[in-house]
Order: sequence, then structure tokens, then C-alpha cells
Amino acid sequence: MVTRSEENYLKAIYHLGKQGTVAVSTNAIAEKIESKASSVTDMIKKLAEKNLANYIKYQGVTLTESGRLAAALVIRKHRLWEVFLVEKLNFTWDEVHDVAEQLEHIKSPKLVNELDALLGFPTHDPHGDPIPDKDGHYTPLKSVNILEVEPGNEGVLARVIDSSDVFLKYLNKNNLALGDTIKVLDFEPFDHSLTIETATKKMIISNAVAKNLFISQEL
Amino acid sequence: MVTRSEENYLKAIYHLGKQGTVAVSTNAIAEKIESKASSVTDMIKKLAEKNLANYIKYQGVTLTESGRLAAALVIRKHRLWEVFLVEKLNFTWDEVHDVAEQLEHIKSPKLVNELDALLGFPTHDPHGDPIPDKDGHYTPLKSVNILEVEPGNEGVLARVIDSSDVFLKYLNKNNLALGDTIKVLDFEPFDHSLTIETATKKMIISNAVAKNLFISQEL
DNA sequence: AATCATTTTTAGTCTCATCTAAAAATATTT
DNA sequence: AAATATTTTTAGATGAGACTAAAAATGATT
Ligand SMILES: [Mn+2]
Ligand SMILES: [Mn+2]
Ligand SMILES: [Mn+2]
Ligand SMILES: [Mn+2]
Repeated sequence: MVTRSEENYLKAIYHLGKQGTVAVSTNAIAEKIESKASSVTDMIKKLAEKNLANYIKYQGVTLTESGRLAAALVIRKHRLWEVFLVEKLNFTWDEVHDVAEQLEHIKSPKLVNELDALLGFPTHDPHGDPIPDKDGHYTPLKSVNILEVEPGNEGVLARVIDSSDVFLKYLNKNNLALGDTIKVLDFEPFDHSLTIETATKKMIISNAVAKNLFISQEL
Repeated sequence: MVTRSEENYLKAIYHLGKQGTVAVSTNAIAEKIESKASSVTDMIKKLAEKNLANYIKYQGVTLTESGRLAAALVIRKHRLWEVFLVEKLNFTWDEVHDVAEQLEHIKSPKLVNELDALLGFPTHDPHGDPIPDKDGHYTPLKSVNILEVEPGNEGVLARVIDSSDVFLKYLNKNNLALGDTIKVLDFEPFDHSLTIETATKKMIISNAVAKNLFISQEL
């Protein structure tokens, strides 16, 4: 059995190390999971013991094949629940994360698959993140960071990386939502900020914000 | 904060002691929760410490007002999730209990209330158990144990007490479901069994089974 | 290459929720 | 009312998961 805590560590390693294929440092995990390095070392040993992670002292962790699958299935649940909360229970995209963080640990294969069906087999969650299938696979949607877009070009907001409620509330406040068409007007070399235009207005977004916005451009 | 384990104890006390108003013994709780008496004593002290239970050594436990409310809200969640699983996710009534046992501990007031709305504010779960409202109140549906019914009379199966999957599978096997009309034909004094008649057939049910069936009789 | 800084691991402690075994209190029989 | 049986509590131990402080390893800088 994989415990709740173990699942959270698997997810962190998966996210930090390109699906767990690249070695992740103890400190990086500690920060992500808001714990201490010593706690992480303990847990990593346990994961290695259970053949979910590959661990060499002082050289970070990667996930084994089964660790990677386990992580992907937790992420699958997390994202399906997020869709459920938004589509069926009137949650906004900035309200779903904490509840999904709990729901992702519910154990019932039937529940996950039926939920998937109820929602019409969605491919992406409310933040544009792809939903892995039963085998842990997904095809990331073709989107590009808004900072890579040449001024003058436009695209549809397809994904936001930061799912924290502070960031999403900022987007709400500025009327930016998934699916909105955004045109890049100007890049400012001094502070790396960006002037963009939406259906409703023109605005300047900081580099910190821009880093989190991904748009898809139809060819 | 009330932990998952505390919630399970609150529920047990609530169920065993007429909503926690009547003193429940340490052993009774231990059996219900499948733990040991010594563990129960420990937990009861903790609940008393948190003002969720009234505890006098050697004299059992009752729930305080806030303990009763906390218990009722967990039960509310449990039963709403059961309805959700059956109504929306194609679970059968014998499959829901274990999953609901996990889901009942998810913390999010909005989630519960939206779920309630999605389901159309149901008053009973798939086993005929009443669903408490936000204040922990409910009106138990007027039903009578089938053993109290005079032979010759009939009623509609409205509630089953045992929600274990073995019992529910027994009912499935014999084509007995909530809402079915059941006529009591004969009571056997020797083993206290009962002969009943449904739309499809006549059958004998043991006293152990009969104890768990409640029917409502319209006047 | 030697020193200093950072990261990671180890050692030891804590809380929560459990358990077993023994002691104490209560309940039931004779 | 004693003796016996049962229930409940206490005492002490364990494992999971977290922490702090100190030691060890690695990495960076002179
Ligand atoms: Mn989580
Ligand atoms: Mn998301
Ligand atoms: Mn439970
Ligand atoms: Mn039920």
C-alpha cells in the first residue's frame, strides 16, 4: 500500500524531475512539499525500499517505472477531481486546488474511471494541465510560453503553470481566463515585462506573470 | 481540527448511543471500530479534552452538543457521497460503503453543499438512511421493522440497517431492493423466521435477515 | 590544494494512533 | 458479603511521519 504521504512525495518528484526521469535534489523536494530535508531523506529511503524510487546517497532521486505510474495516477485523480469541481459543483479555478489535494488520495479504481466517464473523458484540467490516462500517459498540448511569442502575434490562453489561488485570483481580477485570445504587443527589455491585448483591454503584465501563461497558436 | 480518527470515533459513539445522548461503553466502541478497549480509552480522553465528548471513568461516553454536530456532519457527508456514487457513478448499493468511508473525511464545506445541490437535496441514502442537514438535523422516515408487521399486511421496503456488502449482496441475489412491495405471510415461532411475498416470488427469510428490513406502510 | 559554504545525511526527539500486558474498578454469582 | 468474572483503565512499547541539531559529504572560491 502507498500511503498518502508517500503519494505526495511521488507527485513532487514527478513534477520536479520531468516525470521523475531526472534526478531531483533533497532540498528541492523539501521546498515543494514544505517540509525539511531530513524528513525528505527518510521518505526517499522508504520509497526506494518499496521500489518506487531510485536513490543514491547525495545524488538525488528518480522514480522507477512503478513509481512513475503511481505518481501519474495520483495526478490523474487530482486533475479529474478539479474538472469535476468546476464542471459539476460550481467551483472556480482558484478554489479547486486544496480540495483536489485531498480527493486525489481516495482509493477506488472504479471511482476514478466512472468519474472520468461522467466528465466525458476530459483531456485537460481547469488550468490547462493534461490529464494522464489509466496507463499514466498523456500528450501535452502544444502550447508556447507567451514570452516566446513575437510581438504582433496572438493565440489562445491554453494553460497556466502556477495553480495557486493568489495567482489565479490575479488573473480573475484582470479578466484573463483559459480560452481567451491574447495578442502580444510589446516586450520591454528593461524588466522583461510584456504589453498584451485581450478582447476587453490592453495591459502590462510582469515577467513573473508572463512566465506562467501558455498560449496555443493555430497555424 | 478534528482528525480522521477522531471523526470515526465520533461517528461510532453517535451510532451506538442514540445520537450520542446515551452512554456508550468502551468495549462497544472498540468492537464497532475494530480496535482495542485501551485504544478507545485513549481516544475518548482526547475527545473529552476537545469538548466533543462527556466522559466519566468507568461510566461510558456521550457526545457534547458540538460532538454531536461534528458526528452528524460526517454522517451527512458519508450519505451524500453514497447517493452520488449510486446516482452519478453507477455504483450499486453494496459497493458504496468503503469508498464513502474515505470520502466522508474530505474537508470542504462548499464541496458538501454543492454536492447536496447537484443531487437535488436528497433526504435518504441508498440504504434508506436519513441524511442530516447542515445543522445535523433529520426526520427519520416512518418505517417499521418487518418483524412487527402482522401477517397479511404489506409495505414498501424503505430501509436496511446492515450496510455490509455481504448482506446487500444477499438481498441482490434474492431480488430484494429498496422500494419493493413486501407482504408478510407467516411468522414461524420455532426459529423466528418469516415467510414473505414479493412481486416475483414467495420466500422464507431468517430472523437475522428480517431484523434488518424496515418497511413503510401507508395508512 | 586548502578553506569556506552549501547540501545532505544521521542521530535523537516528538506526536499521533495503535497495541499488549497488568492493574484497578465494576458487575455477577454463589 | 465474598468470590469470581468481566470491563475498563493504566503503563509501557511500537511504527509512521515529522522535526532540530550535529556530522558528513559535496561543491565553490580563493
Ligand atoms: Mn495531496
Ligand atoms: Mn490543476
Ligand atoms: Mn471513516
Ligand atoms: Mn448508507
